[in-house]
Amino acid sequence: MGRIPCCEKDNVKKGQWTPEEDNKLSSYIAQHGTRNWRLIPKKAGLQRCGKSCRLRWTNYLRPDLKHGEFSEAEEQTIVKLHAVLGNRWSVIAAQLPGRTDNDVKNYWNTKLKKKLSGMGIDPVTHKPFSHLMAEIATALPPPHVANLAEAALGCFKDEMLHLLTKKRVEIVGGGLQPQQPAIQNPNANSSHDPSAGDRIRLGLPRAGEEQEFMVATDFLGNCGGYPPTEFGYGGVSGFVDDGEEWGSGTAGDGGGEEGGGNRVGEDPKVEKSGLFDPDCVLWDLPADDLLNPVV
DNA sequence: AACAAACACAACCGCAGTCAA
DNA sequence: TTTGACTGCGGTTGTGTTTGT
Repeated sequence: MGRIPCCEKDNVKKGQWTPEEDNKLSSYIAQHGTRNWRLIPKKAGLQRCGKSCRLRWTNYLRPDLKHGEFSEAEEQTIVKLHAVLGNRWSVIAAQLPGRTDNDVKNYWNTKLKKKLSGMGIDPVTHKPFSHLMAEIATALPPPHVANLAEAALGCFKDEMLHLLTKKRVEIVGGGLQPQQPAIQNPNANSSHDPSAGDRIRLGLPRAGEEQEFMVATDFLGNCGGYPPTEFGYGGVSGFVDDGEEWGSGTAGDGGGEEGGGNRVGEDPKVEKSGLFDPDCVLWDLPADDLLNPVV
């Protein structure tokens, strides 16, 4: 009954593919197609598992693949699709011609997740951390809320410490100076801030970022929540990586972080900055198209 | 210049649904 | 109808490269 195994496991090479192997696989597929992955390695003269050949072809060798940097438009697409689809990389990748699920997954895990976290947005739910904390806090009795606040702020402190010490020496509002330990940030030091628990329970934003987060939660309130394109992460423009605002390509670049300008007091109107453009038309795509993508 | 840490990406692993024997 | 390979997918790991100290 059944079929014969796809490959003899003990006679199969693993690890990085050599250019020679790539050539063999490519030329075989060019002539015979990808009909039967079990037979392909044998017929192509490769000591590889069929599964390995399939992965190599679909993720790297296919002629229609793009190999360069992701464009800003592609970033936007990934984030917005991820907000509603979650980790359905194959579906997301299907909306990005020339990109594979592996590409998208790697890009998300290495870049986009960090960008969102750095902006105070939870990459899993795509909601501002302050909003999430408020949601959780309202569901818990007060004694647990205090404990939760301590724990959460500890995590956040670690994250911020990492970001601040590594990527950025100034913080919006002029709170930190270069070389100043991040622990002196009132936000990071919130475990000693008697009002920290209250702030979280009430869903209040952290000091210094108040303006931005208020805008985001406003949108949440007004629109009733999700997906984030409804509020376009409006105003939650953060400090990320090398200090540039994400999506600055279409944003008013002058509003950036250069020089440590104080953002509090700036016009809180939603910036139409790339990813955060609430007018983005991506969701004109019918839901069916997203779930049954054209390949 | 040497070493360590962080990053980026390719590849592997294991699971679940599908389909052929 | 049952069994087990095939396929697609998402999570995780391994490794080469880059950056910082």
